[in-house]
This record gives sequence, structure tokens and C-alpha cells, in this order.
Amino acid sequence: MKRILIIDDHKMFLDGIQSLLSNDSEFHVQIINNYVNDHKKIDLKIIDLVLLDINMPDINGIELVRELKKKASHLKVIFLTSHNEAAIVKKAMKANPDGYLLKNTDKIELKTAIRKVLEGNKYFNKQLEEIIYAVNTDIINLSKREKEVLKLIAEEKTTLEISKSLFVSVNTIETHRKNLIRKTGSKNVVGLIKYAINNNLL
Amino acid sequence: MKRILIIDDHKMFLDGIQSLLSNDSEFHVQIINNYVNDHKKIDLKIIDLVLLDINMPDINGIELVRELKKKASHLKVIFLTSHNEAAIVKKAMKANPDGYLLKNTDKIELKTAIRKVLEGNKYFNKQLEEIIYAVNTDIINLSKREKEVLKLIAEEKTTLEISKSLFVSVNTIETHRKNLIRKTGSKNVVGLIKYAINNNLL
DNA sequence: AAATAAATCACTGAAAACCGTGAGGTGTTC
DNA sequence: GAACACCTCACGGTTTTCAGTGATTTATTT
Repeated sequence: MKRILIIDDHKMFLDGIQSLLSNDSEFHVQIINNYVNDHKKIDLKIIDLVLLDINMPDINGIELVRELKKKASHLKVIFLTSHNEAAIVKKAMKANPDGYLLKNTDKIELKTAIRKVLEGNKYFNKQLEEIIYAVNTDIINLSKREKEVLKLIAEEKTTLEISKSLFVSVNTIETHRKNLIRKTGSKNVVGLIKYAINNNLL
Repeated sequence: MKRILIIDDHKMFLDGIQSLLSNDSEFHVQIINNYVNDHKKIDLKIIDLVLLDINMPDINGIELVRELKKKASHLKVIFLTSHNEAAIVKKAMKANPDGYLLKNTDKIELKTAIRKVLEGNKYFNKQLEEIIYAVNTDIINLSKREKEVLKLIAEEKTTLEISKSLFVSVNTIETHRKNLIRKTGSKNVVGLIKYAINNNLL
């Protein structure tokens, strides 16, 4: 019997998946709705596999994977999320998960993925292969200053206004702006805002 | 035995909820992943209650409620969504649903809500009461065309590109753009994108 | 000590966005 | 039929963004 832990901010989703997997006597399922509050209830040592969302209000799923793997290196981890945007998937892959599933996959694939991963394989949605095996463009790693500028952009401030409020030259903010667009793979500020919202940077 | 239909774009969520409710012999659950494709498989006459998401790629949940109620007036309908923003909830309430649940509620409340609604009551998450009974502030009402333009803006398309893809003048798109910014109370496209994302217009 | 990343600034030039204002045609609603 | 919302288009002008390139300083890492 394999022990599975699921972390997601939607209780209903948790209850559903737990019910789904508990029909198999093969799995014992524990659920957590809020990692920050409830992680002490869980003994990671006896857990075999963790399913978790990327985008949760209290904690960032990608960083959480790193934390979990540090605490219990035997843990297998599968992302379970609805995000299929290249930038997010790529970022998530950097945390070296054992699997990545989209929430629009069905229960059969879910179980297949869990079994494969427990056997030591990796399992990724077919839809993601293209993204995952794509040439690794620059890693999205925004500096502190860049995030600061991004927040001000998201407040509908112009480059001039930002430069004044940060007491630097307009040229500097323009450079930050260009770097933000380049790093996030956006075409213009629109993509930048979408990235910022998707990645909880605001 | 009551027959329940669930419509959601995430197969995994569907499978989970079906499993959850099917443990009770009280309910018979049918699921649909894509209303546009699969609605013919369902005989609405024998369905007692529909649970559905608001935001689905192929169809708008709010309009769908109106359609369902027109086709089969005995149907009870509960929204099941993660949206708790005032604008969306208010809009959803206009469709006169019998219930509104957030996806972060648990299985107990889900079953309670279903039973209450089947008895002829209304059931709404406590968290929503404040919103529902709040004074109706002005509703931002974007026209069909404006929403269409907004979607293209959100795809990082320029005004020129949009005008070409819609076969109208650049000036027309510029006007739409100005009206969108004005109507949403934004200062520039940044505010527009934030509005669009917050209100699920994409 | 060398390499790297971060933050700063400059200059040119082109493209795009934004503002204001006016206006014609269509369709719906009161 | 008047009022209204919607969609369309035009024009002139200003502001902002975006692209490309190069450069200096500081701090950190190897």
C-alpha cells in the first residue's frame, strides 16, 4: 500500500481526488488544504508520493517541491495543475518533479501516472512534451529590482513615473522593462502582466 | 434516487466529484467534460440537478444556465466555481441559480447544498452572502465586439494586427481600445489586462 | 584574480499606444 | 420618433513603449 499526500487549496478537489484514489486499496490518501497550517500533521517519512498544485494562495508549489525534496529525498512529486503556459511549465520543471499532470486529464491517466512514478519513472502529460523538451531558453529569474519595477508597471505607472519614484534614470527603467519582457518571453507589457499575475508576483 | 449532472472542463475534477457523490446510493451522477460536444448524450428531462463551472473554454456557464432552465424548467442548478470576485458572482446571480458553491468548500457542504436545493431551497456559500446582498454598484458592461477586441489585446496583438484579423480599420480598433480603457476605469492596457483576468474574460 | 550577475545610464530610431473630438449607419427600446 | 447603445471610421497630435547596442560600477561566486 502506497501512501499519497495531496496538497491543493480547493477542498472540494481534494475530497474528490481522495475519493477517487481511495477506491483502490492500492493507495492510502492523505490530504492537506493549507500547507502552512497543516504540514505538521504529516509525517513525510511515511509518504511515498505527493501530488500538488503550483498556484496556491499561501505557498508557492514550485518552492514547496524543493523544500519537500530536501526534507525527504525519497519523496516522489507530481505537479497537478491547470497551468500549461510554457513559462510556468518550464519554471516548474526546474524543481525537478517526477511528473506533471494537467487537471483536465482523466482518472485513468492520473492512476497511470502515479504508478509509473512510484516505479521510479517520470511521467508527463503528452501535451507538455513539446514544451518540456523545447530548447531551454533563458531561465526566468527575475531580480529583486526587476520584480519591484514589474509591480509598479502593474500599477499602471509609466516608465517616467517609475523612474521618479525609484529615483533613477528613465533609461534604467527602460532597460529593466526590456529585460523583463525578454526574460518572461513576452512580446509587450501585456504578456508581462499576464506572467506577473500567473506567477503571483503582484 | 436523484440524478445529478456535472459539467466542468477539468476531467479530473469531474471524476473526483463523481466518485465522491457516487458513494451515496442517494445520487446517480453523470458527467460532461464538454457541453458543446456532449450535450446530446444527456436527456435533461430525467436530470434533477446540474452542477456546473462558470468558466469553461467552450461555453459560458452563466449563459448555459439560462439555456438549461429554458430547455427544462424543473432543473435545479448550482454553480460550482472558484470565483468569488464580486463582479462575477453578481453576474452569475443574474442567471438565477439555485445555489452557488466555491470549490474550496468540503464534501459535507457540497452534499448539504445538493440536498437543500433538491428540497426546493436556495443554497449559497456563507462567504458570498456579503457580496450577494451588497449594493449593486455599477456593472461594467462590455459589448460583444469589445470583448472580442480585448481577447486579442490579451494575446499581445497590436492594434494594427487586430484590425487586420477583424477586417476593420485601425481607427475602429483604436476606438474600441479607448472605450475599453474608459469603461473599465483603467489608465492603460495594463489595467485592462488585469480587469480581463480578474473577470475571466479571457 | 577572473567571471558572473545585478543595477545603473545613454543614445538613436521606429512602432505603438493614447487622447480628443466628431460623425454616419444600424438596431433596439421607451 | 426620440433616445440610446453599438460599431464603424477619420484626423491630428502627444506620449509611451520597444529594439538594439554599448558601457560603468558594485557585489558575489568560483
